[in-house]
Amino acid sequence: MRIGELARRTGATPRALRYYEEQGLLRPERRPSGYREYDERDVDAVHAIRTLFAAGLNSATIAEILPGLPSPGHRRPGPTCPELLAGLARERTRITRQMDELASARDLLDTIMGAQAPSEVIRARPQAPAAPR
Amino acid sequence: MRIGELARRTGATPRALRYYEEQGLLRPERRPSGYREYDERDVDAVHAIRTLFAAGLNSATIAEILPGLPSPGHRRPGPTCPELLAGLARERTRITRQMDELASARDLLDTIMGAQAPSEVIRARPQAPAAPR
DNA sequence: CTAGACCTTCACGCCGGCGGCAGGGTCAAG
DNA sequence: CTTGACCCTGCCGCCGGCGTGAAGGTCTAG
Repeated sequence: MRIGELARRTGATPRALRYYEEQGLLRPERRPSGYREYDERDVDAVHAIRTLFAAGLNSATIAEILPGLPSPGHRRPGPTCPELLAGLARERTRITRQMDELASARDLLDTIMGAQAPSEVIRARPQAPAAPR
Repeated sequence: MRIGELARRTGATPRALRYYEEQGLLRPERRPSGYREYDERDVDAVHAIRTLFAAGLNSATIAEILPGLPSPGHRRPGPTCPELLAGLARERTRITRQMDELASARDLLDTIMGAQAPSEVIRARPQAPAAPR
């Protein structure tokens, strides 16, 4: 598929997809015309990329770990190289800490908004189901 | 106290504290010399500010909601104005969504790292207790 | 009185994930 | 052949929470 369709199927803009390639995150084929040609696996890859970006990882880090991405059911043998594994663990820790900070901030908002038992408010807000984007 | 001490006690840099003032988040007194003079409540305020920044709120939003900050045990009467309340709710929703995204990213990292049951790995990582910063 | 730690106000720099535009090719339908 | 949708490669812009000097005043211990 071409870049426009991939964009529609992933929610990313064409500009973003070109940027991903520039950062070494995608390696689409090229038609003689110069047009980029993507395949199905790129759809999953883009979703992963966006998820990781949203979690605060930078493109360099994502570039390192993307090769470890399993196609559904396809199990990678050695997770990866040792130092990379350490990096992943650090990112994981970062993410967990970030989640804690978010929880704190949310509690803070809750007290400001007048809720008294912050941890109980969590399950008490079934508002705004899941906006597309 | 002066800016240096507040900085030490909050983990913020003096530069950051001046920036907070510039954004209307703090209103320290001034000595005749021009030196800023902070009080104890500013310590709590700075912690709140940093927490909210860490959660992705911008300074304008924080400036709006900071007046609603209760001193310990001091209950604010009307939570605030109505539209502000809606804004808070939106931020809250944003934060919750962000937490979900972080969870997804973490699960993704887990599968890449070779863990098989992502949701069970969460309680299996008592590493790096709580770095001071 | 003096040193040196601390403070003040500018004001430019930075980063990184794109947005957006210009100027030009490609491709399928009619 | 033409039209219009789509694609290409540059390349500048942006945002926002500070970092980092520069050039100069202030405060306190000795």
